[in-house]
Formats: sequence, C-alpha cells, structure tokens
Amino acid sequence: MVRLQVAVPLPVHGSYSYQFERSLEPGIPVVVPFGSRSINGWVVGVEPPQEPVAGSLFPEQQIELKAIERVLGEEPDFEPEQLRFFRWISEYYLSPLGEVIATAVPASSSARTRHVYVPTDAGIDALALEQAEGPLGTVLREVVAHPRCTRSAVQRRLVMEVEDVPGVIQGLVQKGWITGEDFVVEAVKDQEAWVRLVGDPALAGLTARAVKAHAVLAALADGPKKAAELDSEAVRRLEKSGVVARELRAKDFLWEEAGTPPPPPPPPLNAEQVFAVEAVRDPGAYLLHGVTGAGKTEVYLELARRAQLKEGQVLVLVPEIALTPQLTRRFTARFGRGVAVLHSGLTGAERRQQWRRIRSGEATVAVGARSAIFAPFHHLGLIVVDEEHDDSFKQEDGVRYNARDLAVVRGKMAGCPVVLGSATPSLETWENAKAGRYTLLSLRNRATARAVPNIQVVDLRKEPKLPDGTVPLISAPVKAAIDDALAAGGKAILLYNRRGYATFVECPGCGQAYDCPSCGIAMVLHQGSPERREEGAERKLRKGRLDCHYCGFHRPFQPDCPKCSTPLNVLGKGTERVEELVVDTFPGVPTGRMDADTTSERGAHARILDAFRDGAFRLLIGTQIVAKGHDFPDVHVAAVLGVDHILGMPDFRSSERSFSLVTQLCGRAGRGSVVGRVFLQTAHPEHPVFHCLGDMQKFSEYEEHFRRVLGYPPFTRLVLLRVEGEDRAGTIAAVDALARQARLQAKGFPGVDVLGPAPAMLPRLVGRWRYQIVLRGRHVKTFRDYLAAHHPSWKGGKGVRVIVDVDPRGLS
DNA sequence: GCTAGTCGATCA
DNA sequence: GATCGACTAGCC
Repeated sequence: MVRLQVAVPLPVHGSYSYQFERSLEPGIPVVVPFGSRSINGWVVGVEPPQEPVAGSLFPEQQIELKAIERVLGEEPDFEPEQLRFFRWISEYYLSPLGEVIATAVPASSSARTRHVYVPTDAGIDALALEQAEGPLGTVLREVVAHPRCTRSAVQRRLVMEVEDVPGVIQGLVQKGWITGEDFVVEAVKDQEAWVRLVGDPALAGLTARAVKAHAVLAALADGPKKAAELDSEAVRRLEKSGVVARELRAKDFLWEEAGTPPPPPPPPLNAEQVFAVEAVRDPGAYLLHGVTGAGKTEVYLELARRAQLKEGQVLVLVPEIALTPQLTRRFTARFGRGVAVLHSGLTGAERRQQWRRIRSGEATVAVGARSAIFAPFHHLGLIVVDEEHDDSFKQEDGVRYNARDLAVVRGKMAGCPVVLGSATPSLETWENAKAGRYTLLSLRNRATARAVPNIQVVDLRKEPKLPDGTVPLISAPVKAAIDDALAAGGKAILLYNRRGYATFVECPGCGQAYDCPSCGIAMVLHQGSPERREEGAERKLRKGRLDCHYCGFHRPFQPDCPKCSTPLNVLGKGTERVEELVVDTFPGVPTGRMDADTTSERGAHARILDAFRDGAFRLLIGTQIVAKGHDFPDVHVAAVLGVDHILGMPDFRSSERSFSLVTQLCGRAGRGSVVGRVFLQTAHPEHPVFHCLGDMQKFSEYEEHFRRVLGYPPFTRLVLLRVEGEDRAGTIAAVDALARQARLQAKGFPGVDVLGPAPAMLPRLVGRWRYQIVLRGRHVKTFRDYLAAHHPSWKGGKGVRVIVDVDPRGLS
C-alpha cells in the first residue's frame, strides 16, 4: 500500500492523504472519499512509507487511511513542472491547491464521476404495485423515468412538487427502491459535426415558408458551419434532399476571420527593435516600453522566431483575444498551424484540443487570454505579455490570480525570458524596471510612418452650457475638428466610457427612482441605436430597457411613469446618447457604435472594426474598447468625450487608468502625412494626467509620489478582505469582528496595517451587503509571514463569506 | 463545499 | 423529556 497526497477542489487548507495499491503519478485525477461523500481530486504527491513512531503512546490508535476509490485516467491532467507552479499560486494567492488546480486545468479534461441514482428491481415493482405514495412516489417515478439522474437534476425538476428532495431520496435508498452509484462521465470527444453546402439549393424545392431552411442555406453560403450553430431540423431536411452534407471535423480552432485582409509582410526591424531583440537573451523579466505604433509586435514575432530556433515554445498573453485580433492574426500568419489560440469562447473540448497540441509540442506558439498561463508547455522558451498594464489579466473570482505576475513566475521556473509590453506600463512593472528587477527596453520612435498627434485639452468648464444647463457632450472645438476630418475624407473616433442611453432615470412627478432591487444602484436605460431623424423633428424618449450593469437584472422601460403617468426624466449620458447626438449633429455620416451591447454577438466585434476600417462607418463611438490596439487608416480625430468619471473614481489606480486610456487613444489618431488631432474633454484640465500625456517618465514621477505618500502599491502590498452577506447587521458584525481579529494578529508584524472596515464601493450587490478590510504590508517578507500565519483563520461565520483578494486590481 | 453530529429551542 | 432545526467543526 502506498500513501498518496490528494488535492481536492474545496475551500479546505492543508493536504489529505489516502492509500492505494500502487503509486500514481502526480496529476492523475482520482475519486476519493471525503467526509461522507466522494469527490474528484488530483494526486499531488507520494508520501514516504511511514516509520513506526518510536515511543508513540497509542500506536494501535493510528487509524488507517481511507483508500482512493477510483483512478479516473492514466494520463495526468498536468505535468510535475506545472504542479510546482500551482503550489506557488496556492501559497501566494492564499487559495487551496485543489482550487488552483481546478481553476487551471480545463473542465472535463479527464473523466469525472457523478453520483447518480438508478431504480432497483424492487423499486420498479413498488411503482408497478403502487406501493409508493406521496413525495416518495413522485421522486421514484422521476428516477425510473430518468435513470442515472443526479440529485440536483431531480431537485431541479421537482422543486415545485416535492419539498425535501434530498430527504426523500435518502428515504428511497433506505427502502431499497433506488440505489446510488458513481457514474463515470467519459471525457468529451474531440470531434464535432460541421455542415456544408454540396448541392444546388434550388434542388431542395423549398417553399418560401421554409424560413429555417432558408436561414440555414444563407448561413452556409459563405462557408461550412458547425452543426450546433444551425437549426438541426432544417439541416436534417436539407441533408435528405442532398443539398447539404454533414462531416466530422476534429475540434480545432484557428483564428480565422472572414473578409479580413492578410497582414502586410513584416517590415525590417529598425535599430531600436533590433536592440530590444538582441537584449532579450537570458532568463528574466523585461519591460518593453514603446509608444503605440513603435512596433512591439514585430519584436515579439522576432523573439518568438528565435525561441523556436532553440526548440522553445512561446506563450503570448493578451488581455482579451477579441480585442487584439491584429496581434493574433500576425502570429497565425507568421507561424501558421503551429499556433494554438486560446480564448474564452472555446468550448471545453476545443480548449482540451488546444492543450493537447501544446502538450505534444505540435503547437509551438500559443496566443491566449489570462488562463493560457496554465497551458501545459514542456519547453517554454519565451513568454510575452502584451498590454501588461491591462486589468483583465486579473481574475476576479475564484482564485484571484494576475496572469501578468504569474507569467514572471512561470518564466522563472521554466528558465525563459518574459517580455512585458506596454505603452503605459503599470506602476508596479515600472517600479520593477526602475529598481533593476526587470530590464527596461524602450522603443521611442514610431516604426510606422506616423506623426505624433496634436493633443488639445478642452476645458469643459469654459464651454458654453446648453439651454438645459448641462455641459455639451461634444464641445465646439471637437465638433469643428470632426467637420474638418469629414470634409477631408477622414474618420473620427469618439470615446465615452459609459454604456447605454441614460445612467439614471427618475420620475419628476412622484419621485420614483429606478434602482436595481438587489444592488441598490441606479439602473441604466438602454434603447439601442437611434433612428435617423427627419430634419427638424424632435426626438422623443422611446421605449427601452432598464439594466443593472452589475447583476444583469432588467425591466422594460416606458417613457411615462407607470405610477403617475408623468414623462420620466433621464439623466446622465452613455454611448447611445452620444450616438444619437452624433447622428443628429452629422446627418448623413455613417456612424457605428462599439460597446459591450453591440459586441455581445460572436463576430460582431470584428464586423464593426472592419466596417470602420473599410470606411462603411466614418465615425466610431464607443467605450474604452475603441482605444485598444486597433490600427485604422485615416483617423484624423480621436476624442475622449468623458474621462472624468474614471478620474473621479475613489480608487488609487484611477489616475493610472485614465493615463493609460487617454495615451492609448492618442495612438489611434493620424498616420502618414495627416497629423492626427486628439481632444480630451474634461472639467479637470489641471489634473496631472493631462500634463504628462505620452510621457511615462513624467507621469510615473507624479504618481509615484502620490502612491508613496499614501502608502499604496507599488510601495506597499495590499490584500483585500471582502466580507459579504445577505443580512446587513450580521455582515457588519462579522466584518467588525474580522477587522479586530486581523488587527490583533498583526501585532508583532511591523509594517502591517489593517485598514477599515469600510463599505465596499458597491455596498450592495446581487442582494448581498458588502464590506471590506484592506491589509497593507510595507515589507514583503513580514507581510507574507503575517498572511501565511493567519489567513486560515479569516472566516465569515453564518451566512457571511470572506473573499481574500491578493494584489487587488483596485479598492472599489 | 458538504454534512454529521452537536447544541439549544419548542412542544406534549 | 423527546423532537425538530440551526450551527459548526472537520473532512485524510
């Protein structure tokens, strides 16, 4: 018998040992008894055979370990090298190892067990003889009808009819009418059905009424589609008439976009780029700091090529794959089928397929969002983190890791260079470079022929007010510049960082406000894009929908108050309102809007960008999405219509975020002979962000001073303890107690401060009250010691949960 | 996360 | 004094 350590994906600290007849490799998925049930876990170690403890008082009391119940596969879900990485994450992010593994390995990467119920012969007899009555009979009938159903499935179906489903199931098991068993769900197959046109659609003899069939044909006109995306009934009918055919394809995803032009051939590297490439030789972290257009991507590509020459695999992390189609395309164009693309839209099986390609070495380059940091590379030769300052590298639930920081750790473990690229590095990375922990590589010159844009800050306080007393969304200078751009055949980008039509709705008659019932914050009015207006016609408030942007709750919106019929007041503006204004101000100019509402559909994002690139839209309005690394020709004007709400956020990173957003947008304007014009509308033109544009050195000096004085990162480390509960008083009591406890525990750890408790910035979210405590450490080592010693004791108590967020993205 | 075993509150 | 239900420690 061998003693094996098993990690289980539960919020339990410490490791658990089991015995088994033979040794198992780390990474093997297993089922183990845990408490009174069986759960999945992974082998994470083998214990040396136990020496009998000399002098033990009660050797006979040494209880025998429970045994591993089942081995779920002979292939480990991860490699020993990854396990070392997982252990590091577990320790740093104060999360149980099993939860880290569950976060890191793709779901259904191996077989899973499910506890299911099947009827016994006695149970079937009982049902036939009508011996089972009441809830017992209802549940028994359900189990007979759906053998191998899980308890939760029964619960879901019978929730209205039977009160205590688990209790009844237990009763049925006791009577011997049903029995529970562990059912192994095999790993998903890696093939899927595709449908393609094989015959003339006219042969199908479709009538005009066959709407679904016509829709399928229309969808197939521009190439084969996955069967899952089409109406199965219509496909079956078309298949019979020989117009379409099904085929099985390996689930294999390459980034392909219809209609996008192939990227231009790589320009020769300039001197700075060559210098940067040559500098990245030894393992370690590098900051590639380069303005937009400085050609960071070419540096990545060349480094990737060189890593490959040395048989090294390359990992490229990007903030969100949909937002960086160009970078992804450059890599797929350069490295072809050797590229694995990992993005959040992959199904479990697709992701698994990509992982297998990476593990086998077939894929030599992987481009992916944050979770790609966990991919099973064997010979990492290079990690690139593009736009390293981006918030989306931080996972915001479960194990709250930051993929950018993990990249540095993984690179160190793999002994390969890690290149962090950004035009506006995070202060943390900047400080690391200044301190010499990261090697700073600067690209100061624009690689592409593009003049530095002309930036103008528009003081909104000095702009003439509208008749209703509000500040105009588009100031006079911005309007004039857009007119010029349009006249010269150019385009313009307008950034407004709020979605929807109006951010606040209230009734002037009865005072009714429209807040989300579970979050307590104002719901946002959405109306969709505006209709083109008849010349001179008044715009009237249309029907729409009120949305809570935090929990997704929504309700229909009528222009008149349902209580007192007074026309409602809508206040605060969003991108839809900007779009309406633009449509009215520049009549006849094709206009597009890009925000989370218009890009939710798959491919919509690329569609809007392509339309703007091709000139089908000449004005593009959007949230911060429009600032991210797209490269469009003929953009004469880029304007930030409102950045003040980011700047005004009560968060220590608000300046940094604003700086980064505004600097990124500056990179969007101008190209070739046209000098781009950038406008920044603000009511705070004196804010340092506006005086440091494009000058990271200057901005960092200002911002570092502020961070140092107030004790914020990068000069301290933070851990956020978020305390949430449905009962307000109970939650407050819990957070108070926790703060007191943490403060007491901080004695003897110099430089550790416990700040708060305070209400979270969204004090109520999805029906939970939220409070927070900020733990701050001035010395890393002492802080880590403090956290390690005390974090297991930070628990919420009844109905209150505590979330531990190491290196939080912000404090809001 | 789950739940068995514990404890206190409620009823004959 | 027995039965029910909320609470919490411990799961190997």
